[in-house]
Amino acid sequence: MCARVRGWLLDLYEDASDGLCLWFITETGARLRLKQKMEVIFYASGESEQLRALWKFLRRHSEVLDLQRETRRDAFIPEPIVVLKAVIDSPVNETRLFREVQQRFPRLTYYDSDISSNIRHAARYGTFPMAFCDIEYDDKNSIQSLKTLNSRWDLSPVLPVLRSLTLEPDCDPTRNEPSTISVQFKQRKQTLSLKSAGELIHRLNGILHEIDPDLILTSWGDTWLIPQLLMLAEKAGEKLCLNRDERRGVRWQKALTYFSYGQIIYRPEEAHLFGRCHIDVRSAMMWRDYGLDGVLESARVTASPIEKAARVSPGSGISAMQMLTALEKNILVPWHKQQVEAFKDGMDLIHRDRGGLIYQPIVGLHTDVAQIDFISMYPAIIIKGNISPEVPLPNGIVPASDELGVVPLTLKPLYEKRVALKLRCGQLKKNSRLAKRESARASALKWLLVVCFGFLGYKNARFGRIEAHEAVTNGGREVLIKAKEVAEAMGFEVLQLFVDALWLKKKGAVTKDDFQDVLAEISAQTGLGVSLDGVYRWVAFLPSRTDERIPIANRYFGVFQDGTLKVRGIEARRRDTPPWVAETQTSMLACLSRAGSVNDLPAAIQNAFSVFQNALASFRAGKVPLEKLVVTARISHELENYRSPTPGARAAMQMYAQTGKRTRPGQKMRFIYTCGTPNVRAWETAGQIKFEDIDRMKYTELLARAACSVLHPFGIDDLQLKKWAHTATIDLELNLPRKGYRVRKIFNHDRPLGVTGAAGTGGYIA
DNA sequence: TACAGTCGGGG
DNA sequence: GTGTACGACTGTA
Repeated sequence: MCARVRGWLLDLYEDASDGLCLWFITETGARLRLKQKMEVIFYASGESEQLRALWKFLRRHSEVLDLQRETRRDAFIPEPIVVLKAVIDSPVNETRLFREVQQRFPRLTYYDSDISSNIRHAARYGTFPMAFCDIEYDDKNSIQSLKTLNSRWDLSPVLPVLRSLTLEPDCDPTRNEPSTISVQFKQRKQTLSLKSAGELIHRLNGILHEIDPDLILTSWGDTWLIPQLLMLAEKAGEKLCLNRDERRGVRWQKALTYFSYGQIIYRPEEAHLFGRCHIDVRSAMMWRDYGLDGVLESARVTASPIEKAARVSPGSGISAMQMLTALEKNILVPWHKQQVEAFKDGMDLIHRDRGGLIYQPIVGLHTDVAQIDFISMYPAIIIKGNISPEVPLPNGIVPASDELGVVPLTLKPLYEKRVALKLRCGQLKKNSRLAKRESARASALKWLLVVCFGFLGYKNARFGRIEAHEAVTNGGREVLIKAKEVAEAMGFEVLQLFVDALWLKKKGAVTKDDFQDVLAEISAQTGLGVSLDGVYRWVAFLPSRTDERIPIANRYFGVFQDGTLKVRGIEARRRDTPPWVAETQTSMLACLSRAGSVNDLPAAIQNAFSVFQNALASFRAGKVPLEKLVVTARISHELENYRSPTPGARAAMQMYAQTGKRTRPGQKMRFIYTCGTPNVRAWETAGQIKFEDIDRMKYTELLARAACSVLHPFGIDDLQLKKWAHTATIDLELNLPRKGYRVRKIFNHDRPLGVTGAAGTGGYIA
């Protein structure tokens, strides 16, 4: 007897007795659990004696269904190699057996041995989270046949309506003790008291049973709520049914400190569920930035579980995609050894890499300027140049072979989908609900594109190769120089080059049309897509703060013709700037952006200055809320390892001394600058800080600094402004120093040290 | 004054 | 299940 349904794949995980467990949301809205047997294959190569020994060893095991000698491609070896192919009856058995094999035969090289079941299933059946499938299953709920009816690359997939339940405590548990939790489904919201464990767990189970959610969205679920609920359940002697698969408990992923994107990151423990997804919206960075649409998009294209896709782990998503590509292309996937030791001390530097090209900006205020960006430059170069570890590298961006390698093959559909989504965003009504959703999806894809480039240069990546990484940055510099030549030949002045962007100036060029020809020509000459980021009413490039004669790349702000601001590198963009300073600076910039043209700028500058004055006055009057003064800084060492503790580290030490709560490397520390010793106060233990305790000098200095950045291009002297900030009284009528701030318009300083340098490594001199 | 520690970037 | 790098800048010793 066979039943047949169509439905969306929600969850897939390994199961010791059933092989795989799959959850579907059927067309009729049922939530269906099915099981499926899946054979798993791994390969070994090496000395023939060793291989023979392995063959003998595996032959004895009943879970090994088949052993074969085959010839296959290793991505890093030009000629096909001889391998032993082992077919195992289930994923769980394969994991267990391989662990033993690898210990007994460490000298062999292994392939396809540590690929997740999600990826194996994706390679075999074309599945992914939210894939729409046609399934036949027997009376024991065993899948007999499974067909995927759509693809990861569909632009407008039809999705089921997901039921999401939101759980959150009534306050931030890192600061206070919550007394209730709120439970929300659609518009229905109820509050449950944490006081009585028995009643709470009982009611929660009732709700979970009644609603049967697909998603459980929590605040602090990973670090506080779920551990707390489990503890209360134990206390009450009742099982808490968080999973849809009631045979399972919560799967905990341990907390982890790791190094990524130049920073030490702390990833707290995570609570994963079976048959439904738990997402802690406070810790899932991906969720904060892109919401459900971005998360589902990312899960879809990477064929990774939704819970995993929600928590930003850039590497594993792209790594999963590359493995899937390799499986589909019949290329062996090298076994990824856990090189923990090597990671800690052997962060081998890439000395030959010279990073992206920079052409220092011409400091000062400019009009008749447009910014032109290459669209996803590095991914585009990888695709166009066919840059992959296993194929010959290109000359510039002219490919050396026709057959696409694993990396470009992985990137191409991703790149094309993102371009298509962006295109569609452009056609939708700006800021409409749909436009926002589509752009969230496009943003999620952007992350994957960026990380794919990074992975080429990462020695622990399966498909990484330093030379390939270099070939990409090489290509980038070549393309940017070409673009500069094209622009100059067409009579444009190049104000700044930055890795994948150009700032072009030509007298009288003030509309998008004025830049269409140069755009088209750059695109034609380089063979890559470029887009006009915008035409500026005016843009100001800032010099170094320590030496006014030195221009600083990518420290600028400007206003486009439509009035939107573009701001880079200044205080408001930094994560360690207190909100009060960032908000004041942003308001000042907003004043400037309201000037319709440079002629209106003097008045706008006066307004911006008033914003600054008012902010100072309200600070002196004690009217700035404390939380607006909180500084957030990352802790990157164990506290005892600091040789000269940063303010953040001092606050962390203070908190540790007072409460015993330790700040781990990668965690953020929030604090306030105070008078006396120590000069900081941890926000978590701040209690009620009195107004007199606040280090007013410090905050005045921080605000003045931010104001200087904004006003500097208009000829306002930093020192004078700071002096004024520290000495002026609150009384606006006494505003004498203002007389000293006559606005001068400064256009086009001479290029002080007109040299080129490099972003990232090396210092590239063109 | 030296230098240790943190941030940028993308959206 | 982890991109790399340097340069600018700040705060401490």
